Amino acid sequence: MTHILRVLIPRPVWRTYDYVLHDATSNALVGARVRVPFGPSSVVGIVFEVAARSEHLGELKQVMNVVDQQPIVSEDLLKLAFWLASYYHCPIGTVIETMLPTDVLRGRAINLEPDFEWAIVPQGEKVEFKRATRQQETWNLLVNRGALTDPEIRREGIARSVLTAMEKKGLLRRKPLLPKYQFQDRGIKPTAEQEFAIQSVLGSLNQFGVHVLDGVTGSGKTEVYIRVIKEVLAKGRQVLVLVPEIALTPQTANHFRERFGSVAVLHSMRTNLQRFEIWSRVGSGEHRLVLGTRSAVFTPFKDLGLIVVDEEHDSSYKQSDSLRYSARDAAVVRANDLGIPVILGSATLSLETVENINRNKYKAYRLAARPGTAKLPKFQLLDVRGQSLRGGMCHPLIEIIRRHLDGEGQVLVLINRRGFAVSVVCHDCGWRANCQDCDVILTLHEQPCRELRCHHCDRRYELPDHCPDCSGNRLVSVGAATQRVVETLAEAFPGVPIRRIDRDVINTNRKLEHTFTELQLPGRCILVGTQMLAKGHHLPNVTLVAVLRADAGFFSSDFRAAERTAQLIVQVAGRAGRAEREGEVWIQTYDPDHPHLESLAKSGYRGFVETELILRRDANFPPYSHLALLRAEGSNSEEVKTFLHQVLREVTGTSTEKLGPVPAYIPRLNNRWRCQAALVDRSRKRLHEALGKIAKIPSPGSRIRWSIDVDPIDMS
DNA sequence: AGCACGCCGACT
DNA sequence: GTCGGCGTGCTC
Repeated sequence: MTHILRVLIPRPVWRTYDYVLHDATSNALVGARVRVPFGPSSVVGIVFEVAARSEHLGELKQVMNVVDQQPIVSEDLLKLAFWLASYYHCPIGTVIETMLPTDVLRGRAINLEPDFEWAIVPQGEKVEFKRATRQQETWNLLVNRGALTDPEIRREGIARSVLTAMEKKGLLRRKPLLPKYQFQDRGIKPTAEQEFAIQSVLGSLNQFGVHVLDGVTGSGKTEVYIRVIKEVLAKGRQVLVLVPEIALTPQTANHFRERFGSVAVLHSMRTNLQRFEIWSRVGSGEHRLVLGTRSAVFTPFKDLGLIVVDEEHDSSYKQSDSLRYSARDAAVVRANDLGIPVILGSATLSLETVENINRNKYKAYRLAARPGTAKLPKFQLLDVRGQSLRGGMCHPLIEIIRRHLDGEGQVLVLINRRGFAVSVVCHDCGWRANCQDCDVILTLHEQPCRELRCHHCDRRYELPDHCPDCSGNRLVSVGAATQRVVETLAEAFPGVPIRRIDRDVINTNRKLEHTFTELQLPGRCILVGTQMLAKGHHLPNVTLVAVLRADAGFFSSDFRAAERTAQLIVQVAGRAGRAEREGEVWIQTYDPDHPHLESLAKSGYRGFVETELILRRDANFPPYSHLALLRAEGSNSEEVKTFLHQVLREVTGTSTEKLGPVPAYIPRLNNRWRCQAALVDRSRKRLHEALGKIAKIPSPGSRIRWSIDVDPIDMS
């Protein structure tokens, strides 16, 4: 039988390609890999359709070989690929490249065999090994331990061949080692609120639905996930749990392992081979509980029954290059296609999700704080107008810190700027230290050495002793960053241990873990850090959270900046306090009357959301409209702008609003000029029609690069 | 992405 | 007069 195969090619191409395959016997070709000639070379592609004839006018080339005897990509994933390509206006080939692990694209053979456990077959008399010393060693080990699993055997450095030889002799017996998923309830009894959410999701396990858990840190969202997961696993189905990049610490994985006995972790830090292994074993159905970051949403499942997206508001779910997809949105689309529920959880829901709840598209369950855990901390504003700041902090704040330290509380200072000072200026002429390659001010660092650094391209400069413009010698640093805050607090509170958490000192997950573990112990301590603070776990001894430079986050040109800043503050505040010691949150600001800050102080994140939604509605911004950002960069700023003008000119005969082009927030980065424009429309359909007109405009040579970002999360 | 085709500057 | 610069376009 001769077949025409429609093949997805993992190259930046907008189309699929047809090939002929003679003498095909297998009808399990859809979702299987094939090696096909492509241009002058060959590639491994994925069959997405088998047809009788082709639309292609020219001659078809032949499939070189069929790599898989059965599908390795499930049908729902193929559908998701086409959805991603059309929604994000990205070449389908790029989508395929993004979705599949490198080893899959290289054509590595998939081993569907699970790991085994090797056990001794009881022998009547003593076993003689003669010259087979490796077998003797293995035997001794087995006599000692009774049985060994494949992973243990690999750790011991024993070759598989030794075991199979012994199995042939009848000395060993093997049995597949499948995860058991034995649930441990650990004596935890869900509260009425949790039980309501659990039962509601369980009542609709066989249909699509988005269930939103809206609960503060410590309200027990995880317990709801776990109880629902338990039931899905009990039915023999699979579960995918997505977490933000940084949240995927060993702790998170251990938590699931403790409750279920086993969890497969898909981590971007793993080697290609490890990812490939897990990917295959999920596809074969061996692993049924998968925990992973963004790209784990592309794992093929045999029988997926539930998707959980934890911290759904987190920006790491959005990929910021190539295929600019949102894993949260892809999860919803996938769940819809499979007819299964998805659970979104967060203490600080994204405005998109809130709006979907308001429109009754998503179902929400509110979880209040549970007895025995933290009360909601109070947000209070600290007006710093007219006050002198010392190390970025006003005197009243220092006194508040003193009060908490005197009460043996721990203090957390959030300042979203690493380094020593925000910038260096000349006191005489106003000159500012700027990066030579980027249009940004340089940050002064004192540690590990005194230097100026560009936080965007990481270029470093010596601190000049004189102003390069007026030769004056009064260069002053302005605006405190983490290092100076630490220095100031060390002077104010001698003897109190101070820890700093920012990218400069914490470069591994282990260091972050270590610092947070240290802080679990009671005792006076100050923790100064950037947004990294939001990612740690609960700090029961913290009674005070101080937020510095909050204004910088709220008043930015990026319409999402306020949302991000509020989420950051609330997340950090959520780390603090416990029942017997209510936490306080103080936000230093020059603008205490600003509606964002006022509402945050008055009614927390919920109040902020209400205020912000009104602003978004008035400005016709998402979630009340749909937005796509067009970014372009090149070595000549005029050329870049002209190019974007040309692109926008192609969008005609539509009510879709065109914004820009304007210089980007940082107009020059790495010596490349950046411009952006936007398309906005209340109708998603019209926006996509407009994007369709421009998506395939090629970059004009290598001098200008441009891209479309649908539903952008950062506008810089 | 590769890789070839194609039209303008410095060389045997 | 050519060799080759990388700008442009195609890959079933």
